[in-house]
Amino acid sequence: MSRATVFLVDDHQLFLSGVRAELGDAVDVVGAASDVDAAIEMIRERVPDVVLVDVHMPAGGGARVIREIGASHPDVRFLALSVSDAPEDVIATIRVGARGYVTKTIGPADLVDAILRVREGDAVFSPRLAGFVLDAFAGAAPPAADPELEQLTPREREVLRLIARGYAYKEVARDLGISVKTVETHVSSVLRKLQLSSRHQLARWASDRRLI
Amino acid sequence: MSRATVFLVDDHQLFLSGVRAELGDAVDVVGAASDVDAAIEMIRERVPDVVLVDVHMPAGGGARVIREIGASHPDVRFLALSVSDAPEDVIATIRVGARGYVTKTIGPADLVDAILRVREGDAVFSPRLAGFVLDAFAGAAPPAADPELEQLTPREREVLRLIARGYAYKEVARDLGISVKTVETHVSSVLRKLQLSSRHQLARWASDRRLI
DNA sequence: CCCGCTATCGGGAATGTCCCCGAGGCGCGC
DNA sequence: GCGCGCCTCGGGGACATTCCCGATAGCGGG
Repeated sequence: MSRATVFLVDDHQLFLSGVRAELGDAVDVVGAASDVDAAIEMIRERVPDVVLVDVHMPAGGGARVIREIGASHPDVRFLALSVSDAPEDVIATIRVGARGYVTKTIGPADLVDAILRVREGDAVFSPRLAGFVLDAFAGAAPPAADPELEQLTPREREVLRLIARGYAYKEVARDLGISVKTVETHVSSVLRKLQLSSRHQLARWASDRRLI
Repeated sequence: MSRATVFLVDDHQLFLSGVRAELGDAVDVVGAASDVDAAIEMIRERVPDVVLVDVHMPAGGGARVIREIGASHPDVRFLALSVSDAPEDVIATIRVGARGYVTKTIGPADLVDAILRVREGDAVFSPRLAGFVLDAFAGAAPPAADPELEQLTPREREVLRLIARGYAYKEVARDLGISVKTVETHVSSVLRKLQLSSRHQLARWASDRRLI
């Protein structure tokens, strides 16, 4: 197989040339850009195997590059390279379609290895980061005790769950073995506590928090 | 740090003793079980660092072990060990809470390494399998043009989107610059075409398909 | 030209939802 | 014991949703 073609996107010029120098021999750097719009245009033109992209950039960040190119060029793989190891950043980046996420503390040899593995379709993460994605995927709510949810009583949470799933009051009442009136009471409490004004918004609230 | 304590779950006795023999020195095998119920009971008792679990077993499979133990013992990590490398199996297993998934073709040294990495909180996958999880996580929906959605007119889809976001008819009407009555008509059509019976189920339908 | 599809509205009625008022029982801590 | 929060219910009213019935208008194909 020929050498991997790689495109670099980073708004820090110095880092860009550093990476380019380190990668020089091992892969074929076909281009680089330091802003989002230029990156999108050049990537469309050169169609590299792998795009090494910084997550934090002006004008939409690396996420916009991944989203736009991913939609039109599904064969291009993305490896995110970031200073941040925050779960939100990792998850958000994977969600838009990156196949890997490594921090900038990575060494040159490991970076080359990561690029090659991403090209082969593998997923590559700095050691601790993979767990974030799996936690998000599996639900992993236990450590994320929502303070909004905390103030609801157990019964209210039960009712909320069913309402959010699209059940009518009558069905909730039958499922829980209580009267429709009691369901109304619980829903009213939930709406008041969550500062909402209708069961429709309630369904959306729950869906946003993946409680269903 | 002391040696990792590991519990084995597999319905094939021969494989079980094989794994036990191979792991013998490197980790501390604190027990093994060849059916789901026995496994759950013994794991609750011995609380190992890592549970090495076969995915395909009678009485619920490894998934049930992971789900039940995971709910009561969040510190216990699971490494799935399976003959299958099918995306459905991998995704389903990760979804219930496993932190890694390797196929039974793995060698002893790599298996030990995988167990230790899982204990540290890393996620471990056989090379090609990680991509499955990321694909599922990123949505990977674009090629899946929903036939149910296909039969809706553009205007109906527009109304559906807003309804699913928790808007009241009145708000939808204002947003689209039409009367509430027209919104009603569209909603009626959508409900009929999708075989649903209320706007609440509609919200759930849309949320299931990530249209919001 | 007419037919079908789509989008736009209306009246009216049944039902569901939301909120206001009130009430009693139960458990828990001070 | 007494208060307080939780869960349970009811009446009644305002409003929203759903489904009937009907109508008009544009637009494209046979």
